[in-house]
Amino acid sequence: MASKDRKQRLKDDTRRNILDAALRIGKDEGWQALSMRKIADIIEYTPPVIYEYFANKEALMLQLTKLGYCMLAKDMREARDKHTSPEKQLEDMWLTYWNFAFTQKELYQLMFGIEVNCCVWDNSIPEAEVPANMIWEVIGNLMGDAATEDLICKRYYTFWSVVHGLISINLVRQGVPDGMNEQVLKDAIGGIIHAIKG
Amino acid sequence: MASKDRKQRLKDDTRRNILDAALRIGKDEGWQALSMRKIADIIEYTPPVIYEYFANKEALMLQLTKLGYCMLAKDMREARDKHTSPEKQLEDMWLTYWNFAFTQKELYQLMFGIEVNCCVWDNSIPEAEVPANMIWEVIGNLMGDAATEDLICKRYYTFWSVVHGLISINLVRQGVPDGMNEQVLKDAIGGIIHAIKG
DNA sequence: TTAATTTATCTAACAGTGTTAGGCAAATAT
DNA sequence: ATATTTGCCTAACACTGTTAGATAAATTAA
Repeated sequence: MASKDRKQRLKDDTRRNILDAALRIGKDEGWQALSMRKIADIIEYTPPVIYEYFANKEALMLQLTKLGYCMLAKDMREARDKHTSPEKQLEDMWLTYWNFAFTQKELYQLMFGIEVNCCVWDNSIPEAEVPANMIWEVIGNLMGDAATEDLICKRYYTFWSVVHGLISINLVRQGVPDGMNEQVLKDAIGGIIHAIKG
Repeated sequence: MASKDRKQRLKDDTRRNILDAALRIGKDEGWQALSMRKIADIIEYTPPVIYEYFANKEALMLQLTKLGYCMLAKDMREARDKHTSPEKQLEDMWLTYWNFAFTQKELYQLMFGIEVNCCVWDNSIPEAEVPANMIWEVIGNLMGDAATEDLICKRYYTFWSVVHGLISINLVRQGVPDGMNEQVLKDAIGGIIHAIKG
Protein backbone atom coordinates (compact mmCIF):
# COMPACT_ATOMS: atom_id res chain seq x y z
CA MET A 1 0.00 0.00 0.00
CA ALA A 2 2.93 2.33 -0.60
CA SER A 3 1.07 3.82 -3.54
CA LYS A 4 -1.30 5.37 -1.07
CA ASP A 5 1.58 7.23 0.46
CA ARG A 6 2.85 8.32 -2.90
CA LYS A 7 -0.58 9.63 -3.79
CA GLN A 8 -0.88 11.46 -0.53
CA ARG A 9 2.47 13.03 -1.18
CA LEU A 10 1.32 14.20 -4.59
CA LYS A 11 -1.80 15.65 -3.06
CA ASP A 12 0.23 17.45 -0.46
CA ASP A 13 2.40 18.83 -3.22
CA THR A 14 -0.58 20.14 -5.13
CA ARG A 15 -1.98 21.73 -2.02
CA ARG A 16 1.29 23.44 -1.40
CA ASN A 17 1.47 24.50 -5.04
CA ILE A 18 -1.94 26.12 -4.76
CA LEU A 19 -0.89 28.11 -1.72
CA ASP A 20 2.41 29.05 -3.36
CA ALA A 21 0.68 30.20 -6.51
CA ALA A 22 -1.83 32.26 -4.54
CA LEU A 23 0.90 33.94 -2.55
CA ARG A 24 2.89 34.64 -5.67
CA ILE A 25 -0.08 36.33 -7.33
CA GLY A 26 -0.72 38.32 -4.17
CA LYS A 27 2.88 39.51 -4.14
CA ASP A 28 3.17 40.17 -7.86
CA GLU A 29 -0.19 41.72 -8.61
CA GLY A 30 -1.84 42.42 -5.26
CA TRP A 31 -4.64 40.51 -3.55
CA GLN A 32 -7.18 42.33 -5.60
CA ALA A 33 -5.89 40.48 -8.64
CA LEU A 34 -6.03 37.03 -7.07
CA SER A 35 -8.45 34.71 -8.83
CA MET A 36 -9.10 31.01 -8.78
CA ARG A 37 -8.55 30.81 -12.51
CA LYS A 38 -5.13 32.45 -12.25
CA ILE A 39 -4.13 29.97 -9.58
CA ALA A 40 -5.39 27.15 -11.77
CA ASP A 41 -3.31 28.45 -14.67
CA ILE A 42 -0.14 28.41 -12.60
CA ILE A 43 -0.62 24.95 -11.14
CA GLU A 44 -1.72 23.71 -14.57
CA TYR A 45 -5.08 22.38 -13.50
CA THR A 46 -8.61 23.56 -14.10
CA PRO A 47 -10.26 25.74 -11.44
CA PRO A 48 -12.58 23.11 -9.92
CA VAL A 49 -9.56 21.11 -8.79
CA ILE A 50 -8.74 23.82 -6.27
CA TYR A 51 -12.05 23.12 -4.55
CA GLU A 52 -10.85 19.63 -3.73
CA TYR A 53 -8.22 21.20 -1.51
CA PHE A 54 -10.01 24.30 -0.21
CA ALA A 55 -13.68 24.87 0.41
CA ASN A 56 -13.53 28.23 -1.30
CA LYS A 57 -11.35 31.22 -2.00
CA GLU A 58 -11.71 32.56 1.52
CA ALA A 59 -10.62 29.29 3.08
CA LEU A 60 -7.57 29.36 0.85
CA MET A 61 -6.72 32.87 1.97
CA LEU A 62 -7.35 31.91 5.57
CA GLN A 63 -4.62 29.30 5.19
CA LEU A 64 -2.21 31.95 3.97
CA THR A 65 -3.21 34.08 6.92
CA LYS A 66 -2.31 31.24 9.26
CA LEU A 67 0.98 30.81 7.46
CA GLY A 68 1.66 34.47 8.09
CA TYR A 69 1.04 34.12 11.82
CA CYS A 70 3.34 31.11 11.99
CA MET A 71 6.13 32.97 10.24
CA LEU A 72 5.64 35.99 12.47
CA ALA A 73 5.70 33.79 15.56
CA LYS A 74 8.91 32.16 14.42
CA ASP A 75 10.60 35.50 13.81
CA MET A 76 9.49 36.85 17.16
CA ARG A 77 10.55 33.75 19.03
CA GLU A 78 14.02 34.06 17.55
CA ALA A 79 14.14 37.73 18.48
CA ARG A 80 13.15 36.91 22.04
CA ASP A 81 15.72 34.16 22.38
CA LYS A 82 18.51 36.50 21.37
CA HIS A 83 18.25 38.30 24.69
CA THR A 84 17.80 37.56 28.35
CA SER A 85 16.44 40.82 29.75
CA PRO A 86 12.70 41.32 29.16
CA GLU A 87 13.41 44.89 28.18
CA LYS A 88 15.71 43.99 25.31
CA GLN A 89 13.40 41.13 24.38
CA LEU A 90 10.38 43.40 24.06
CA GLU A 91 12.31 45.93 22.05
CA ASP A 92 13.60 43.37 19.63
CA MET A 93 10.29 41.54 19.34
CA TRP A 94 8.40 44.65 18.30
CA LEU A 95 11.17 45.65 15.93
CA THR A 96 10.90 42.19 14.45
CA TYR A 97 7.14 42.62 14.17
CA TRP A 98 7.77 45.87 12.32
CA ASN A 99 10.24 44.30 9.95
CA PHE A 100 7.93 41.39 9.26
CA ALA A 101 5.18 43.78 8.21
CA PHE A 102 7.36 45.14 5.43
CA THR A 103 9.33 42.11 4.31
CA GLN A 104 6.09 40.10 4.24
CA LYS A 105 3.88 43.01 3.36
CA GLU A 106 1.26 40.96 1.54
CA LEU A 107 0.89 38.41 4.31
CA TYR A 108 0.61 41.22 6.83
CA GLN A 109 -2.15 42.80 4.79
CA LEU A 110 -4.01 39.54 4.77
CA MET A 111 -3.55 39.01 8.50
CA PHE A 112 -4.91 42.41 9.41
CA GLY A 113 -7.27 43.33 6.63
CA ILE A 114 -5.23 46.14 5.14
CA GLU A 115 -6.46 47.00 1.69
CA VAL A 116 -8.07 43.60 1.46
CA ASN A 117 -11.20 42.28 3.04
CA CYS A 118 -9.68 39.61 5.19
CA CYS A 119 -11.08 36.45 6.55
CA VAL A 120 -13.79 36.07 9.12
CA TRP A 121 -12.64 36.43 12.66
CA ASP A 122 -14.69 33.84 14.47
CA ASN A 123 -11.87 32.47 16.56
CA SER A 124 -10.82 30.17 13.77
CA ILE A 125 -7.20 31.29 13.88
CA PRO A 126 -5.53 29.95 16.98
CA GLU A 127 -2.21 30.72 15.28
CA ALA A 128 -2.96 34.40 15.81
CA GLU A 129 -2.66 33.98 19.55
CA VAL A 130 0.88 32.69 19.54
CA PRO A 131 2.67 35.99 18.92
CA ALA A 132 0.26 37.73 21.28
CA ASN A 133 0.94 35.27 24.06
CA MET A 134 4.67 35.59 23.64
CA ILE A 135 4.47 39.34 24.06
CA TRP A 136 2.17 38.98 27.06
CA GLU A 137 4.62 36.73 28.78
CA VAL A 138 7.55 39.05 28.30
CA ILE A 139 5.53 42.05 29.47
CA GLY A 140 4.65 40.05 32.56
CA ASN A 141 8.30 39.27 33.16
CA LEU A 142 9.22 42.91 32.82
CA MET A 143 6.55 43.93 35.30
CA GLY A 144 7.57 41.42 37.87
CA ASP A 145 5.42 41.44 40.98
CA ALA A 146 3.37 44.40 39.79
CA ALA A 147 1.96 42.32 36.95
CA THR A 148 -1.79 41.97 36.81
CA GLU A 149 -3.88 40.55 33.99
CA ASP A 150 -5.42 43.95 33.39
CA LEU A 151 -2.19 45.90 33.40
CA ILE A 152 -0.44 43.50 31.06
CA CYS A 153 -3.42 43.69 28.75
CA LYS A 154 -3.34 47.45 28.71
CA ARG A 155 0.36 47.61 27.93
CA TYR A 156 0.01 44.96 25.28
CA TYR A 157 -2.67 46.85 23.42
CA THR A 158 -0.74 50.08 23.75
CA PHE A 159 2.30 48.49 22.17
CA TRP A 160 0.31 46.78 19.50
CA SER A 161 -1.77 49.82 18.63
CA VAL A 162 1.12 52.13 18.05
CA VAL A 163 3.18 49.62 16.07
CA HIS A 164 0.29 48.31 14.00
CA GLY A 165 -1.04 51.82 13.54
CA LEU A 166 2.24 53.12 12.18
CA ILE A 167 2.53 50.11 9.91
CA SER A 168 -1.00 50.58 8.59
CA ILE A 169 -0.40 54.23 7.88
CA ASN A 170 2.74 53.38 5.96
CA LEU A 171 1.07 50.62 3.99
CA VAL A 172 -1.92 52.60 2.77
CA ARG A 173 -0.25 55.95 2.28
CA GLN A 174 3.13 56.90 1.05
CA GLY A 175 4.68 60.04 2.36
CA VAL A 176 5.69 59.53 5.94
CA PRO A 177 8.90 61.59 6.05
CA ASP A 178 12.09 59.59 5.89
CA GLY A 179 13.52 58.68 9.24
CA MET A 180 10.26 59.60 10.95
CA ASN A 181 9.15 55.99 11.22
CA GLU A 182 12.22 54.93 13.14
CA GLN A 183 11.98 57.91 15.44
CA VAL A 184 8.33 57.37 16.26
CA LEU A 185 8.70 53.63 16.62
CA LYS A 186 11.71 53.62 18.93
CA ASP A 187 10.37 56.55 20.90
CA ALA A 188 7.05 54.86 21.46
CA ILE A 189 8.49 51.46 22.37
CA GLY A 190 11.00 53.07 24.68
CA GLY A 191 8.30 55.20 26.24
CA ILE A 192 5.98 52.31 26.94
CA ILE A 193 8.79 50.21 28.40
CA HIS A 194 9.71 53.14 30.58
CA ALA A 195 6.12 53.46 31.74
CA ILE A 196 5.98 49.74 32.54
CA LYS A 197 9.07 49.91 34.68
CA GLY A 198 7.33 52.74 36.53
CA MET B 1 -32.92 79.72 -19.69
CA ALA B 2 -34.18 78.72 -16.26
CA SER B 3 -34.72 75.21 -17.53
CA LYS B 4 -30.96 74.85 -17.65
CA ASP B 5 -30.83 75.50 -13.95
CA ARG B 6 -33.64 73.08 -13.27
CA LYS B 7 -31.84 70.42 -15.23
CA GLN B 8 -28.62 71.11 -13.45
CA ARG B 9 -30.48 70.73 -10.17
CA LEU B 10 -31.89 67.41 -11.27
CA LYS B 11 -28.42 66.24 -12.25
CA ASP B 12 -27.06 67.30 -8.90
CA ASP B 13 -29.87 65.39 -7.25
CA THR B 14 -29.06 62.24 -9.16
CA ARG B 15 -25.40 62.56 -8.34
CA ARG B 16 -26.25 62.91 -4.69
CA ASN B 17 -28.64 59.97 -4.93
CA ILE B 18 -25.89 57.80 -6.36
CA LEU B 19 -23.56 58.64 -3.49
CA ASP B 20 -26.34 58.14 -0.95
CA ALA B 21 -27.24 54.77 -2.41
CA ALA B 22 -23.62 53.66 -2.43
CA LEU B 23 -23.13 54.68 1.17
CA ARG B 24 -26.34 52.96 2.19
CA ILE B 25 -25.22 49.70 0.58
CA GLY B 26 -21.84 50.03 2.23
CA LYS B 27 -23.48 50.47 5.61
CA ASP B 28 -26.14 47.82 5.18
CA GLU B 29 -24.16 45.07 3.47
CA GLY B 30 -20.51 46.09 3.63
CA TRP B 31 -18.30 47.52 0.88
CA GLN B 32 -17.69 44.05 -0.43
CA ALA B 33 -21.34 43.94 -1.49
CA LEU B 34 -21.33 47.28 -3.28
CA SER B 35 -22.03 46.95 -6.98
CA MET B 36 -22.95 49.36 -9.73
CA ARG B 37 -26.07 47.36 -10.47
CA LYS B 38 -27.29 47.61 -6.90
CA ILE B 39 -26.78 51.35 -6.94
CA ALA B 40 -28.66 51.52 -10.23
CA ASP B 41 -31.53 49.56 -8.71
CA ILE B 42 -31.85 51.97 -5.82
CA ILE B 43 -31.74 55.13 -7.90
CA GLU B 44 -34.05 53.48 -10.43
CA TYR B 45 -31.79 53.87 -13.40
CA THR B 46 -29.76 51.43 -15.44
CA PRO B 47 -26.08 50.97 -14.58
CA PRO B 48 -24.58 52.95 -17.49
CA VAL B 49 -26.21 56.12 -16.18
CA ILE B 50 -23.87 56.09 -13.20
CA TYR B 51 -20.93 56.47 -15.57
CA GLU B 52 -22.23 59.87 -16.62
CA TYR B 53 -21.60 61.04 -13.09
CA PHE B 54 -18.51 59.05 -12.12
CA ALA B 55 -15.72 57.74 -14.30
CA ASN B 56 -15.87 54.37 -12.59
CA LYS B 57 -16.59 52.63 -9.33
CA GLU B 58 -13.33 53.73 -7.79
CA ALA B 59 -13.98 57.39 -8.56
CA LEU B 60 -17.36 57.01 -6.89
CA MET B 61 -15.80 55.55 -3.79
CA LEU B 62 -13.12 58.24 -3.83
CA GLN B 63 -15.91 60.79 -3.55
CA LEU B 64 -17.27 59.02 -0.49
CA THR B 65 -13.76 59.00 0.94
CA LYS B 66 -13.58 62.76 0.51
CA LEU B 67 -16.98 63.10 2.14
CA GLY B 68 -15.61 61.17 5.07
CA TYR B 69 -12.65 63.49 5.48
CA CYS B 70 -14.92 66.52 5.35
CA MET B 71 -17.18 65.10 8.04
CA LEU B 72 -14.20 64.20 10.18
CA ALA B 73 -12.74 67.67 9.76
CA LYS B 74 -16.04 69.24 10.77
CA ASP B 75 -16.29 67.10 13.90
CA MET B 76 -12.72 67.83 14.88
CA ARG B 77 -13.06 71.54 14.27
CA GLU B 78 -16.06 71.64 16.58
CA ALA B 79 -14.17 69.67 19.20
CA ARG B 80 -11.28 72.09 19.00
CA ASP B 81 -13.50 75.15 19.28
CA LYS B 82 -15.06 73.87 22.47
CA HIS B 83 -11.85 74.56 24.34
CA THR B 84 -9.17 77.18 24.61
CA SER B 85 -6.20 75.30 26.02
CA PRO B 86 -4.25 73.26 23.44
CA GLU B 87 -4.16 70.38 25.89
CA LYS B 88 -7.92 70.05 26.18
CA GLN B 89 -8.25 70.66 22.47
CA LEU B 90 -5.92 67.82 21.57
CA GLU B 91 -7.62 65.47 23.97
CA ASP B 92 -11.05 66.23 22.62
CA MET B 93 -9.96 66.17 19.00
CA TRP B 94 -8.53 62.69 19.25
CA LEU B 95 -11.52 61.48 21.20
CA THR B 96 -13.66 62.91 18.43
CA TYR B 97 -11.52 61.11 15.88
CA TRP B 98 -12.08 57.91 17.81
CA ASN B 99 -15.83 58.40 17.96
CA PHE B 100 -15.99 59.21 14.28
CA ALA B 101 -14.32 55.92 13.44
CA PHE B 102 -17.15 54.00 15.08
CA THR B 103 -20.17 56.14 14.33
CA GLN B 104 -19.03 56.37 10.71
CA LYS B 105 -17.34 53.01 10.62
CA GLU B 106 -17.89 52.40 6.92
CA LEU B 107 -16.54 55.77 5.87
CA TYR B 108 -13.55 55.27 8.11
CA GLN B 109 -12.88 51.91 6.49
CA LEU B 110 -12.95 53.56 3.11
CA MET B 111 -10.67 56.39 4.19
CA PHE B 112 -8.00 54.09 5.56
CA GLY B 113 -8.34 50.89 3.60
CA ILE B 114 -9.61 48.71 6.41
CA GLU B 115 -11.13 45.55 5.02
CA VAL B 116 -11.55 47.25 1.67
CA ASN B 117 -9.01 48.05 -0.97
CA CYS B 118 -9.28 51.80 -0.86
CA CYS B 119 -8.60 54.38 -3.46
CA VAL B 120 -5.28 55.28 -4.97
CA TRP B 121 -3.20 57.60 -2.89
CA ASP B 122 -1.62 59.84 -5.45
CA ASN B 123 -2.23 63.08 -3.62
CA SER B 124 -5.68 63.35 -5.08
CA ILE B 125 -7.33 63.86 -1.71
CA PRO B 126 -6.51 67.32 -0.42
CA GLU B 127 -9.42 66.89 1.99
CA ALA B 128 -7.30 64.38 3.87
CA GLU B 129 -4.88 67.08 4.91
CA VAL B 130 -7.43 69.22 6.70
CA PRO B 131 -7.76 67.14 9.87
CA ALA B 132 -4.01 66.54 9.87
CA ASN B 133 -3.23 70.24 9.65
CA MET B 134 -5.63 71.04 12.45
CA ILE B 135 -3.88 68.61 14.74
CA TRP B 136 -0.47 69.90 13.70
CA GLU B 137 -1.44 73.41 14.59
CA VAL B 138 -2.68 72.51 18.03
CA ILE B 139 0.39 70.43 18.75
CA GLY B 140 2.46 73.43 17.75
CA ASN B 141 0.49 75.62 20.12
CA LEU B 142 0.99 73.19 22.94
CA MET B 143 4.72 73.05 22.35
CA GLY B 144 5.12 76.78 22.28
CA ASP B 145 8.65 77.94 21.59
CA ALA B 146 10.01 74.41 21.59
CA ALA B 147 8.04 73.61 18.45
CA THR B 148 10.02 72.45 15.44
CA GLU B 149 8.70 70.97 12.23
CA ASP B 150 10.35 67.68 13.05
CA LEU B 151 9.15 67.44 16.62
CA ILE B 152 5.56 68.29 15.74
CA CYS B 153 5.68 65.68 13.02
CA LYS B 154 6.94 63.05 15.40
CA ARG B 155 4.25 63.75 17.97
CA TYR B 156 1.59 63.85 15.31
CA TYR B 157 2.47 60.43 13.98
CA THR B 158 2.73 59.03 17.48
CA PHE B 159 -0.78 60.24 18.28
CA TRP B 160 -2.16 59.09 14.99
CA SER B 161 -0.49 55.69 15.10
CA VAL B 162 -1.82 54.72 18.48
CA VAL B 163 -5.35 55.97 17.86
CA HIS B 164 -5.63 54.61 14.34
CA GLY B 165 -3.96 51.38 15.40
CA LEU B 166 -6.41 50.78 18.22
CA ILE B 167 -9.30 51.60 15.91
CA SER B 168 -8.03 49.21 13.25
CA ILE B 169 -7.62 46.41 15.73
CA ASN B 170 -11.16 46.91 16.94
CA LEU B 171 -12.59 47.06 13.45
CA VAL B 172 -11.03 43.86 12.14
CA ARG B 173 -11.20 41.80 15.29
CA GLN B 174 -13.75 41.56 17.99
CA GLY B 175 -12.59 40.72 21.44
CA VAL B 176 -10.73 43.63 22.88
CA PRO B 177 -11.81 43.37 26.53
CA ASP B 178 -14.49 45.80 27.59
CA GLY B 179 -13.20 49.03 29.06
CA MET B 180 -9.73 48.28 27.73
CA ASN B 181 -10.15 50.60 24.76
CA GLU B 182 -10.94 53.60 26.89
CA GLN B 183 -8.06 52.85 29.23
CA VAL B 184 -5.50 52.46 26.46
CA LEU B 185 -6.77 55.44 24.53
CA LYS B 186 -6.86 57.92 27.38
CA ASP B 187 -3.60 56.62 28.80
CA ALA B 188 -1.84 57.00 25.48
CA ILE B 189 -3.22 60.43 24.69
CA GLY B 190 -2.43 61.62 28.20
CA GLY B 191 1.03 60.14 27.98
CA ILE B 192 1.89 61.79 24.70
CA ILE B 193 0.56 65.15 25.87
CA HIS B 194 2.65 64.77 28.99
CA ALA B 195 5.70 64.01 26.89
CA ILE B 196 5.07 67.05 24.71
CA LYS B 197 4.88 69.37 27.66
CA GLY B 198 8.29 68.06 28.69
C1' DT C 1 -44.11 74.50 -37.93
C1' DT C 2 -40.76 71.58 -39.56
C1' DA C 3 -36.02 69.80 -39.64
C1' DA C 4 -31.69 69.11 -37.31
C1' DT C 5 -29.38 68.26 -33.29
C1' DT C 6 -28.53 67.39 -28.82
C1' DT C 7 -29.68 64.93 -24.51
C1' DA C 8 -31.31 61.22 -21.65
C1' DT C 9 -31.73 56.71 -21.20
C1' DC C 10 -31.85 52.04 -22.47
C1' DT C 11 -30.59 47.19 -24.21
C1' DA C 12 -27.09 44.08 -25.18
C1' DA C 13 -22.86 42.64 -24.94
C1' DC C 14 -17.76 41.58 -23.45
C1' DA C 15 -14.63 39.81 -20.48
C1' DG C 16 -13.97 38.67 -16.14
C1' DT C 17 -15.33 36.64 -11.30
C1' DG C 18 -16.49 32.46 -7.63
C1' DT C 19 -18.61 28.21 -7.69
C1' DT C 20 -21.13 23.86 -8.87
C1' DA C 21 -23.09 19.89 -11.53
C1' DG C 22 -22.25 16.19 -14.33
C1' DG C 23 -19.50 13.36 -17.28
C1' DC C 24 -15.58 10.65 -18.83
C1' DA C 25 -11.68 7.91 -18.50
C1' DA C 26 -8.14 5.86 -15.86
C1' DA C 27 -6.84 3.54 -11.69
C1' DT C 28 -8.12 0.58 -8.11
C1' DA C 29 -10.75 -3.04 -5.54
C1' DT C 30 -13.75 -7.09 -5.59
C1' DA D 1 -13.75 -9.48 -15.54
C1' DT D 2 -16.66 -6.51 -13.26
C1' DA D 3 -17.71 -2.86 -10.03
C1' DT D 4 -16.22 1.16 -7.79
C1' DT D 5 -13.64 4.76 -6.71
C1' DT D 6 -10.52 8.59 -8.11
C1' DG D 7 -8.81 12.46 -10.81
C1' DC D 8 -9.80 15.78 -13.70
C1' DC D 9 -12.38 18.20 -17.14
C1' DT D 10 -16.12 20.77 -19.72
C1' DA D 11 -19.94 23.55 -19.36
C1' DA D 12 -22.72 26.24 -17.08
C1' DC D 13 -24.94 29.75 -13.57
C1' DA D 14 -25.18 33.97 -11.58
C1' DC D 15 -22.69 37.52 -10.63
C1' DT D 16 -19.12 41.64 -11.49
C1' DG D 17 -17.34 46.43 -13.94
C1' DT D 18 -17.67 48.62 -18.14
C1' DT D 19 -18.63 50.01 -23.02
C1' DA D 20 -20.91 50.42 -27.64
C1' DG D 21 -24.73 51.51 -30.03
C1' DA D 22 -29.67 52.18 -30.59
C1' DT D 23 -33.87 54.74 -29.54
C1' DA D 24 -36.84 58.05 -28.20
C1' DA D 25 -37.57 62.50 -26.17
C1' DA D 26 -36.39 67.27 -25.67
C1' DT D 27 -34.33 71.17 -27.45
C1' DT D 28 -32.69 74.27 -30.96
C1' DA D 29 -32.46 76.22 -35.77
C1' DA D 30 -34.50 77.18 -40.15
